[in-house]
Amino acid sequence: MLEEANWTVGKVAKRCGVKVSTLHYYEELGLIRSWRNAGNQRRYKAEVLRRISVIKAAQKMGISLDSIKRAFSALPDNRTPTKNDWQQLASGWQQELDERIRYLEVLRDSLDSCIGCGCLSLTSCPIYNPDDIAGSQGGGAVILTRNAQSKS
Amino acid sequence: MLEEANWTVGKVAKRCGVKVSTLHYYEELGLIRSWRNAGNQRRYKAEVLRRISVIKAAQKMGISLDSIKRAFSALPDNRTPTKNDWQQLASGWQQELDERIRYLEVLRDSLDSCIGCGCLSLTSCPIYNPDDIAGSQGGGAVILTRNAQSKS
DNA sequence: CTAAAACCTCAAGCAAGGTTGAGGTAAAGG
DNA sequence: CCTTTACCTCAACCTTGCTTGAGGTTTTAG
Repeated sequence: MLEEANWTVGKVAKRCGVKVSTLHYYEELGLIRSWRNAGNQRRYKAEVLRRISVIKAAQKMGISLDSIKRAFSALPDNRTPTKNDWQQLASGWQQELDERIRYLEVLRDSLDSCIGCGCLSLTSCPIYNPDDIAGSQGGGAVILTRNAQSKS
Repeated sequence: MLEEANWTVGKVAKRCGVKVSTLHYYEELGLIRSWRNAGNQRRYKAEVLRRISVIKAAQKMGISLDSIKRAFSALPDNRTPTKNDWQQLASGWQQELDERIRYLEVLRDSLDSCIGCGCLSLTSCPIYNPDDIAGSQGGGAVILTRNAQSKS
């Protein structure tokens, strides 16, 4: 099993369904790491495969690379993350996902009644209301799409 | 009710919680329309308020401005959209939203079991699997976040 | 009537998340 | 050995969704 630490960038890319340039980019952002062989080419540990799949999963949840990076920083630096380490990450995201789902459900359920109604009321209509369900970001819990609509 | 068609850009912005520049931008994209007064300033019909709130709602669902524009193109051009017109739009989006929610639920439910497991199997693991739940885009129904991870 | 507030246009800039291309080096196959 | 394929770096570019600023005009309030 010396193969363990000998994944080339091309193989990782193929295996994960991403482009080589994406791996370069993730490395630049500090999301993944590699060592270099004698000829200065990247080599990866098998661990990177899981990292990348987790990144992709998190992105599908709507989590930014930046948040992912912050989440990854909770992983052990010295050893390969265990099943347990990953599951801890996951449970944090699960809560965000729950909130996100709940939010989308509210939106869905109010969509029909609201979109056609006359209730362009700033205060009560969940659709019209410019502000979201929760207001924090980066704080730890909520990541939902926010785009601070500030004063004009 | 001559006020009907006399909303200034500033008032619309304030009322909708967006910036004036956003309204300019939306107009440029063809999402909203205005007429000009004698001094070349934009004036809006009250209808624009609903359009903007619908745009914002759709964005919260994760729908792109481009898709919103396409959806809007189904609205009548000659008359002010009715409650019914809007509800038709809404029902289309509701289905997308349903799919999106279902997808996120799958993700959430598999997150815990999957993220820490050894199942880096390309075929069955819903997290690892590079492809999404559905494969169509632009076809009409599914719009969900897709980012065609192409071959490297 | 005048000053401030609101508007106008157009160009440039920002942030996220990558992709593309040029110019050059390494590794792998026959 | 030689050619192809894979890799390397760095800079520039792309898309989405806006924002900012410069330079100038219109409206509105007092």
